[in-house]
Amino acid sequence: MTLLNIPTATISRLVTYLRILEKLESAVVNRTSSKHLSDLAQVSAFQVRKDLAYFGRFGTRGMGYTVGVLKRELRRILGLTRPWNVVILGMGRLGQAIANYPGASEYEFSFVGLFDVDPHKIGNGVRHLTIEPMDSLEGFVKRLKAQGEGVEMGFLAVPPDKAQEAAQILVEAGVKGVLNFAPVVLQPRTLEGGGREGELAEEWKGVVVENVDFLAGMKRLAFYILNPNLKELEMEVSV
Amino acid sequence: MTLLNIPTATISRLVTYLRILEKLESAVVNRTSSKHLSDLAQVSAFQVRKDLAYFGRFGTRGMGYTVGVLKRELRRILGLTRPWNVVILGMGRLGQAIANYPGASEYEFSFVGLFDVDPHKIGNGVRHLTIEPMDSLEGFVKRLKAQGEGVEMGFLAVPPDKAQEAAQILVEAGVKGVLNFAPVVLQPRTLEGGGREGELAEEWKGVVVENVDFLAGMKRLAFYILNPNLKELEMEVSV
DNA sequence: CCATGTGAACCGGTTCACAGCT
DNA sequence: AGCTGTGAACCGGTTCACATGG
Repeated sequence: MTLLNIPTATISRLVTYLRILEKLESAVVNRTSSKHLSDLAQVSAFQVRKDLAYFGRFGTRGMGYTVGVLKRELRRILGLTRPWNVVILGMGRLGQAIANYPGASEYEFSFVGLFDVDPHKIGNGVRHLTIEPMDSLEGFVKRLKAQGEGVEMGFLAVPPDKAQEAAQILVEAGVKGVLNFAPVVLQPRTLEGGGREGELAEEWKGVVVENVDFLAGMKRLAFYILNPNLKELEMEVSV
Repeated sequence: MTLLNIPTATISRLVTYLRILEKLESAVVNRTSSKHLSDLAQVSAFQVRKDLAYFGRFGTRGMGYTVGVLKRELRRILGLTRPWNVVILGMGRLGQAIANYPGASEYEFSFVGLFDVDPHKIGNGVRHLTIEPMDSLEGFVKRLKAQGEGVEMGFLAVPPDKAQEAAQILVEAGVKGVLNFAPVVLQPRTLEGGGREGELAEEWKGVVVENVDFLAGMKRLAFYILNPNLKELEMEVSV
């Protein structure tokens, strides 16, 4: 089990299974099965078992799964047991909604810094934090690092035409995970000239990006309303 | 060209290509190529050509594509030339952010109704609209229909535990497209008992659902930060 | 007998090589 | 010569059938 070649769709589904298990647990259901989970996740039971098999054996043959055990395992696999410090770039309506969304501070996720360029927003309080100027981000990350902490994730909630620039600031500050809400394909910086033309710039090495784009979702939806035969009801997280 | 068997990933990419073409057009670039587009979309040039080939021939061999022509074709393919009336269910911070997001009213998308159950929100004005009680949704849709209009899309921005119920209200009002922002897998109603046990309920026939789930994106990101080898930088719209 | 776990088959999407047009 | 359009090869993810263990 070298943890290689795992479909990205599998990771999306694991997140869904975990959410379902948490709901079951809070409803005091403590046993489940691949069939049961698959109904709730709108996928096939084969798929559930195959997805889990990438990571180990969590059930009992003939019996199914224990909700608590499987939940714990999925949290461990997904990395939701360790702390994650998150900064948000862009504190317009969207950034505010994210910062305040119930569940965003679940697990060990915590928002540790909020940044914007708008002087009218800087200094305003949001939850327990104060909005800071964008150009203080690098120093902010450094300061946390000096305290033995880090900033693992940055959420980009800036306007589309500022997203690329903000992403660059974020990765230059050393943040390795980017959740991009802007309707833009982020371009990792590549080297120009020199013997290593086109090579990925140092600050982008190991950076991972996830996109959350509701405008794109809205447009896909338009297409599928016009062509409903092309899409059977499914779970699939688009974004 | 029967428009069958088109990968859902292709539709996501078409949306991206369209966005890129619009940006090129506003930068007064009027010629492009599969290579050019593929760089901007972070996919292969093969992929661009194959995606377009599902729908026709839009380029000139040896020359590439005309930005304006390809843009127009993609808009037509995706259904972004006809009007789309949209209602939003749930006018908390997220619903408000969506209603006000720049670009959400582009094309022919227009928000025609905003609904909530909270008496404190009902009656409040948001942009040119007034928030209405959720139980007036069905009458609202009927009234529009009587005027020869329709409501083609509903955005679910309600709390997770209300999402299933709100979805049911939406589809019972006859709305066929659902953009679900709640971290929940919507369950289409199926018939119980009778000879057609398990069959899809009438109101869910032809309904298409797209999910936009940033909490899921955040959790996937956690996994990929811990396992960066499993993900090379890519465009892919997660949600 | 039941439900998991898994090697193999299948299928669909991506990649490729090249034919075709400008 | 250059870049599109496309049939075929390839690869990876999903589906399947069944062996395994409770």
